[in-house]
Amino acid sequence: MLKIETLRGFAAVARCGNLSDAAATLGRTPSAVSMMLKQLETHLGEPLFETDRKNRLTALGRFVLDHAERELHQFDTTVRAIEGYAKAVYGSVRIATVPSIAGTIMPQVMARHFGRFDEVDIELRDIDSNSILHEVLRNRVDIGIATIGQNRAGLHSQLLMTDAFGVVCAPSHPLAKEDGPIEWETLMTERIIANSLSESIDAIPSRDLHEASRLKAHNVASILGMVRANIGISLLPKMTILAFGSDALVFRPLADQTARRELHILRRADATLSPAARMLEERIRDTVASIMQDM
Amino acid sequence: MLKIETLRGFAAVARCGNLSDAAATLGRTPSAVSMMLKQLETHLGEPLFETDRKNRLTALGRFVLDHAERELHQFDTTVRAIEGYAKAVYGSVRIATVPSIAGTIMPQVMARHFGRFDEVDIELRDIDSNSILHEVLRNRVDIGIATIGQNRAGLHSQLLMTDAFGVVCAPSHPLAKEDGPIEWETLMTERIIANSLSESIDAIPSRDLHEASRLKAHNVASILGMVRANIGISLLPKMTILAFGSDALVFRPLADQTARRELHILRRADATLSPAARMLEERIRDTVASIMQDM
DNA sequence: CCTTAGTTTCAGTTTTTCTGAAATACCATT
DNA sequence: AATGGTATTTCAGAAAAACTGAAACTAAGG
Repeated sequence: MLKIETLRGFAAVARCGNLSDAAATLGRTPSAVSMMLKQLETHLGEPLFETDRKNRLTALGRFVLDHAERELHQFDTTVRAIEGYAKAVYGSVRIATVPSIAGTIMPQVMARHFGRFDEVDIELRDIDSNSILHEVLRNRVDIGIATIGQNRAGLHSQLLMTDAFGVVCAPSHPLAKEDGPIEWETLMTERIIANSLSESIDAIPSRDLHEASRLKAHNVASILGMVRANIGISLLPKMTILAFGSDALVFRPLADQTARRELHILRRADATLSPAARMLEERIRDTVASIMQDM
Repeated sequence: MLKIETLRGFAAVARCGNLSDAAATLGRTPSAVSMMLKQLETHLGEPLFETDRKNRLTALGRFVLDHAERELHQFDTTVRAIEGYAKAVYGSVRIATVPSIAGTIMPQVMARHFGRFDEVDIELRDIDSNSILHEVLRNRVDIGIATIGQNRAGLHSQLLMTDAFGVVCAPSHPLAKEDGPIEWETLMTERIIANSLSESIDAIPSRDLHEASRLKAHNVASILGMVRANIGISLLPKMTILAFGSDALVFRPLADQTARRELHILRRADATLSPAARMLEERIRDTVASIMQDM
């Protein structure tokens, strides 16, 4: 049966114009190449060369060379593609994160990733946690980074990092005058702008604060806008502030370090990630680890 | 190193969804296929299937399957092309003959050739002997059939057939009244229309006749036109008359059977014919042999 | 928990491919 | 036409690769 290595051998001989040089480029002895060539000619039932000094092809030889070279090129390309993909040199990864991660961690991930894996296509989207869950489940995204509630059927999730909540206020606000962690009691007298992130804080004092709150917003930009206008203060994770805050805002950490947003890294439970995706996931963990260390 | 048979094995397993069926279609034992697959996974450093019941592919598996199937199709096509060409099932042949052969022998050759070799492209041209020589030498034609003089450097030639000259005359001509072979003496008193074919007859009486001739034409149609108009008689090979003669003309053989046109089959001396061309050449010889037998 | 179908492992066998040496063929040169 | 040098083929044995059958193992379904 015709084998690709046989074609490669023939093409080498045809290119070199003699058997010995071809054998050298193939890393074989001339006798091995000779036998291989003979086998090919026997298989085809026709000679490929005019003389046994292999410097002139028959019509069949020319035909075979033409097709063999095309085939070899195609084959080598395929092999490179497969091996490259397996080694995560090529490939594509679709990733969806919450906006604060997209604006803080991901740029650093990319900075570490590029150069070494230039051929990997990465598609990054920032959407809300709930949509991320759905996108991952629908297989429209390979990796998700989100805060998850309980809906985790069919999902593989792992805690990536936690992000401590803190208080945001305008620079003119009394709380901005001081420094250091803030106790819950300090906030009891403040007007709190509730938001979907801060609502998830389990601590009892926080619950009370939220119940008392008369203002709730979902969009981070509008929350910050209100804070800037001194309409009230809000509770947000530090990452969010790093991503969207400005000089016109003051962030002070909470004393209660249990008030944290949990960010999980998600993928479908029933499918393995592509090598490139796994590589990127690893890089995300590395990056988060090194950022955490610096803080 | 990645081999085409490995890809074929993997594709079979991926297609079948299990190893045993794939082994059956490949004509191997499951254990052989299992080992091959393991080798492939080891080579790539990543699993190709989600579980060891081979019914769900990993991302890498899907990628490899996609590329492997394209590759296998391509490879099989190439192999078919090469083997087909070698067996003369495919290929193309360019052939040039003198017009009389193109009009008599070639149609019969084609009739015998088709059906079995439908995929072979044949290009047939009818031109004069001298041009045929040049076309063959320039490698613009694979096979030539022509009357050759001496210019045969770089040409391989072999006598294909001889074609006896005879006399052509109008039905109203005195020679048309009788039947049977004609002696040279009988022609001495006739007005001969010389032509490039009859000029090549070596016999002395023919030389004399030509020297005496006052009329010479090259184009067969015009020669026959003149004969038909009873301007004179001419000497032409029988094949030419079979190809171009009409009921309005009478052909009588010469008694001198040495007066013959020699038709050679020609090819370049330094190149082997393609299998399809060789096949066709063989067919031409067959056909000529069986026609000669019938005559 | 047991059965069953399917897969992997293992050791030995068969097949294929390779090597090195010797024989042979080819080409150029005399 | 003989000769020398180079290239190729042949051959037998060695090495590598692929395959088989039996047995061990594993997962899924009853």
